This record gives sequence, C-alpha cells and structure tokens, in this order.
Amino acid sequence: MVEKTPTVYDVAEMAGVSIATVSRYFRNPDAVRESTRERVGQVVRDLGYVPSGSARGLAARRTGTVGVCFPSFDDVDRIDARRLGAGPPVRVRVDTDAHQDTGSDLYIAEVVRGTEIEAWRHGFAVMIAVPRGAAAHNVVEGLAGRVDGLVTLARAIDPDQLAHISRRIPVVMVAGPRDGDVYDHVTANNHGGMVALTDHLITEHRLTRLEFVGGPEDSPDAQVRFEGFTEAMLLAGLGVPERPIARSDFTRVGGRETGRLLLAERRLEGIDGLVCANDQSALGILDELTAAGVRVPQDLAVTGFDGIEASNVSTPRLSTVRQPMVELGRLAVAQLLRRLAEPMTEPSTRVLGVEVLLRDSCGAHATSTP
Amino acid sequence: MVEKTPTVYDVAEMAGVSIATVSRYFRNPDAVRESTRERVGQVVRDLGYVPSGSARGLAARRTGTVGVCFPSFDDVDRIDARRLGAGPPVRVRVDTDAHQDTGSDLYIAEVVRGTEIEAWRHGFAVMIAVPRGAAAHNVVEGLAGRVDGLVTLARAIDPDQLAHISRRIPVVMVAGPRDGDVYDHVTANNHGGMVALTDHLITEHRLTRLEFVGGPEDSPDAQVRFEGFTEAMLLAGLGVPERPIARSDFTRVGGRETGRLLLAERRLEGIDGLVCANDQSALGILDELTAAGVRVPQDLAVTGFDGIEASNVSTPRLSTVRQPMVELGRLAVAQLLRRLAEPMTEPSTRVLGVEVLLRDSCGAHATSTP
DNA sequence: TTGTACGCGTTATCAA
DNA sequence: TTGATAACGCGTACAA
Repeated sequence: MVEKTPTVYDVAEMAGVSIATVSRYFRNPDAVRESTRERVGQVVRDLGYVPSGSARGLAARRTGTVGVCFPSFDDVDRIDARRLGAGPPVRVRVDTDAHQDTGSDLYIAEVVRGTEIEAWRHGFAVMIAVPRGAAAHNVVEGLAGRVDGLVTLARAIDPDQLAHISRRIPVVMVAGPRDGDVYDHVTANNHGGMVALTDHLITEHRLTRLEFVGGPEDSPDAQVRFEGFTEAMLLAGLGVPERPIARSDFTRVGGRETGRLLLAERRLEGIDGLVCANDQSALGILDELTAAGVRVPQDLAVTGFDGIEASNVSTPRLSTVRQPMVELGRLAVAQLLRRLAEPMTEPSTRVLGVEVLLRDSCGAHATSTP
Repeated sequence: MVEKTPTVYDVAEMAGVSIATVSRYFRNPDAVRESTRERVGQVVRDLGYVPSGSARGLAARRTGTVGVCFPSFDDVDRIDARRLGAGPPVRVRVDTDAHQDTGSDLYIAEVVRGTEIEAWRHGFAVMIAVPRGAAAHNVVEGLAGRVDGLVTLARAIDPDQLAHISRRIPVVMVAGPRDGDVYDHVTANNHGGMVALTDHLITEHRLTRLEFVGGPEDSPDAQVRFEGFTEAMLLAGLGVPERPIARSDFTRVGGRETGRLLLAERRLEGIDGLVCANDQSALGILDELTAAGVRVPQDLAVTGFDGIEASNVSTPRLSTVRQPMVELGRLAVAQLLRRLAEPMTEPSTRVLGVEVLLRDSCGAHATSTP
C-alpha cells in the first residue's frame, strides 16, 4: 500500500497492449490470444493490479452488488460502553447464569446468510447496512446508491425513504404483509403457522385458557400472528382475548422483563398456556418462569415462533413454528435478480411454508414422528 | 424503476443550478444558501434522485466501504438441494431431535456483527463475501476492488491472493497468528485461555488423563489451542499426547461424527477429560456421549472454546473459553480505519483477553462467583 | 484478435 | 455562494 494503485493504463502500457485488451483479459479472457493473455497476466501480478469496482460500476452501469437492510435490535450503546480490548488477558470465573443474551438475532443472521448464498451463486456481492441512529437515512441512501437492488426486512426502512429509493433500484421486502404497496415480497405463512400451533394446543393438549404475548406494536408479523391465534381460538369456540396479555420487543431480555412483570402482577393465574409472538420472547419468559418455580409445560404451556436454534436446546425445548429463514433470504435475492432482468413484471408475493415443531414446552407427545 | 435514473445533471438543470451545487447539497449542505438548498431538495425528491456510489467512489477515490471476508463452513450444496419454497404451507410434526444443526456459525456471525457496528459508527458500509467454490478468487478480487480496506478471518483467503490485493488496500486479519507477515492482526488469547482451562481441569478437578480433539489441520487457532493444552499438561507433569486424539472440522455435525467414532472404537476408555478445539465440536461430541449414556461430567469431562451462545444452554452447560467475538470484529475495523488514515505505521498485532467460563461439563463448582 | 474513442456520474479545484 | 471544468478508471461500440 505504499505504491500508487495501478490502473488499466499502467497495465496496458507495461504489457504493450491497449486498455481494451486489459479489460478483456478480465471480462472475457477467451477473446484474448493466449500469448497476450500471459503477458497481461504477468503484468497484473507484477503490478498488483485489481480492477476498480467503482469505475466498473460506473462504466457498466451496474455494481454487481445487492444490498441487504435489516433493523437492529442490538443495544449498540451498551456494546459501545464496553471498552475495546479492555480486561486482563485471561480471566477465570464460574458462570452460573444460563440466561445470558448475546444480543445477536439469529433470525436475521439466517436470513442474511440466505441472501449471501444466493447472491454468491449469481456472482453478486452483498452489502449490509443497519439504519440506526440519527444518520439512518444516510445509511440507507448510501446503500441504495451502491447496489443494483435492495432486500430489506420489514420495518428496517422508513416508508417514505423506501418509496424514494425504489425509484432508483428494485426493492424486495422480506416478511411483513403487502399493504397495497408496490414491492416484491417474500414472506412465510405466519398466519397459518400460528393457527395450526394454537389449534394443536387446544385440540391435543385440551388447553382452553390461552393468552398471547405480542411483539412490537409496529411489527406486521407480530400482528398477523396474533390474528392467527385469535382465529384458532374463535374456531374452537373459546373466548378470545381482545389484545395480547403483554407485549415484548422480540428480544430475550425483553421477554424476561415481560415474564417478571406477568409473575409479579400474578396475571398468569388461571392461564394454562402462553403463546408468544417469537422465540426470543418465549425463551426470556421461560427463563423467568423456571426461576420462579413454574413448571413448563405442566403448570403452563409456552410456545414460540421462528424456530431459531436456541429454541431447540432450551429447557424445556420450545414448541414453535419454524420459518425457513435461509430460504427467505435466498428467495428474496432470487426475486431481486429476476426483477433486475425483467423490470416490468407485476410485483410478486411469495409465501413460504412453515413447520410447526412440537417439542416439550407445550406438553407431552407420543414419540413417534409421523 | 420505470423512469430513467436521474443524475446530477438532471437535478441541476431542473433546479436551475450547476452540478457542483447539487454535489454540495449532499456533501456540504451548509455551503449552499438556504433558498437554493430547498430548491435542490425539492427537485431531488421530485425526481427520486439518489447519488451513484460508483461515480462517487471513482471521483473521490474512496468507496466508504469496508469488506469482510470469512470462510464458509456451511454446506451450500445441501442447502442448494432444498428446493426453494417447496413444501406445504403448514406442516405439523413432533420434533424429537434436540441435536439439529442449523449450520450457521455463531462465531462468525458475531464477528461480522462487530464489524458492522464499528463501520456504522464511522459512516462506513460493510460488504461481505465468502470465497467458496471455483470462483473463490473472483469473489475476493471483486470485493477487494470495491472497498477501501478488508477485514478477513484467518484462512478465508488464499495467501498468494491476499498478498496481491494487499498491495491495493490495507488488510486486517482476525484470528490466526502472525507468521512474519505484514498485515495488521486482531486476535484473542487462545493460548492463555487454553492453558488456564486445562490447568483448571487438572488442578480443580484432579483430571489426569486428558485428550485433545483438534480442529482443521490448517487452522492456526486450533493449533495454538492444542499447544496451550500440551503446555498445561507439561507444567502439571502429566503425560502429553503427541497429537489430538481426533480432529473435527469445527462444526457440530463434524463433532457428532467424531463422537461416534471415538465411541465405536472405544477410544474413550481410561480417559477422564476431552478438551475440544471449539464449542461446536464439543457440542456435537456431547450430543453423542449423551445419546450413548456416557455421563458428562461424571464419566467424562468435556470442554469447548469460543463461548457461543449454544454452549451456554446445552445439557450439561459447556465449560469453555469465551472469545470477545464482537470486539474482535470491532477492533479489526477500527484498526483498518486507523491504517487508512495513517498508512505508514508499523503492522500491529492486538491480542484480546479471553474468559474461562466454568460451567457444568467439567465438573461441579462452588456456586459463588468470585 | 486488437485498438480507438467516447461515455458513465460524481468530486474537487479554481475562478468568478 | 456559485459555476466551469478537469480528472477519476473502466466498459464497449466500432473500426481496423
């Protein structure tokens, strides 16, 4: 990095060819005679030449990059407070707390992984961004200017800004319902999954007094799941709560707060099941119930939604609805590239199937797998 | 996206200003008179104008993006085989297998999260790439051409190619030792952590017949951990295995295979502790030991390394060494930006402290936290 | 198979 | 405070 970064011109000159040939060397090597190809290749190595993505993007009018935008549930301030690299080289301590939260959102991590895989398959790079803080708009605008298309999780981008940038690049929304908007959507069958799960609690486990723990007010997914819950209750002829018994913020820490609140106010008495809007909330609540001596599922059934790995190894293991997270990401990118190729087709909505996973937190099951 | 994407020229013309003023509107709004600023802003909104990142990058000679490169342990082919969006809308099944592996690597996810946070704090975007498959070189080259600097996990990039691209942009390596190379490094105290953990097994739990389960042959971290293990054994005057009793590939699935192998060949008899090179391997082995009726830690102690969340909720909870994964990512980016500002300083190596977490898989502890 | 020449959409430097 | 204009590094017709 001491040297001035070489350009096509430098390579061309040293190899005794034109810049067009250097360009061909990278984009279409077969169109270059072998002897020239070797000569160019040698110079490229000697000079440490790497083509400029900016110049390429400008000239070709496409960046070969897809953007992925997602909301942040992590507490950056708290992480920020942790001084970088502080602490002794090795610290040894007995760790008795099974309930720490790393703060990472597995659901998002899996979706992002899916986008990366599909992008990779098509030779695209992935640029990620989290619009948080005061500069959220700049983050999104910067991203939109640098990519050929954008995948965004619901609620990550301000709707007005989304409308603005979608005039420049196609946008695919992951999760969240279409409310008359014009974007492509990829989502999972939240409604059906929640109906089936709730129905299972009612039909198989004979639970009648169920309550719902909601998510953030503005989460369409949480809303749809609540509707699925009430629908199943209605169909079974049971009394339907008008609203969630509590709301959590989709984090495990938030779930624990909710759990403490419900316990402290004795609002769980007479309830035989707690249907939660997502896994992390359910796990947080589970933490507190266990700590308080409430037996799950004997005293109270608890269920989640998403199917993150943590739900599979909790004690008790959490019954939940698994969303195909990696596939959501993959399909979003696939749809994005499709639209890049065919801009004028109608906006599409793709609803992926879900899987109700019956484990231990909702009650006992026969051990035979159908 | 029907409309032709507008440029500075379009905005300038409609607002009755020069392109320079439009550029100022974005880069230094205060240098524009308020009345003109409003006029330009209005046109920007009307037109749906978003500045081109490629053009910016070309003109400014910096992209405002950092690249993050990491290896892939996921089996893309298997994921690929899963047909996109296949399956019924809702499937219900009893899920008795507590040992599924989602395939996601939490360690990497956390490091990436750290890079994103630090990049965000400095107004940088993050581009991720996984050099896998035949086109691995292209992936890396494309990334290198599109970013101002690169953070890479050890082993993600072919050394020759790394040397090549590092002539264009600064590179910071995460994990892995410096072997006389010229990059900045950010790593954790693998050696010290493993010494302390092994010493704990020997001193506190009086274990004498320990074996080490290694990682991939080419993983320097795995190698260093093995050395830490042998060092502690030596210091205690115990017999030192010349090599790991087995090697796993850092995945849980691989760990299970290793576990089955060791059980089938009865190579665990006479052993009282299994020190594993990382958490995922340890968890996989734990899965198999539990299934085979081996009691951990009574019959056999097992330990991991990394401190991923899964290690905290396994049964039994896994004693391990926690690396500060988010901080590794953050510090890597911080160092990258520092070098971008000061290119000529000496390559630095930063070793972050680790934490030995004593939980249940190594034996009982007093419940007091020091 | 190779070369010429123009355009891509910004930033930044000077002048005005 | 604003404008004219020269880079920036590459892709790509088109021509040779």
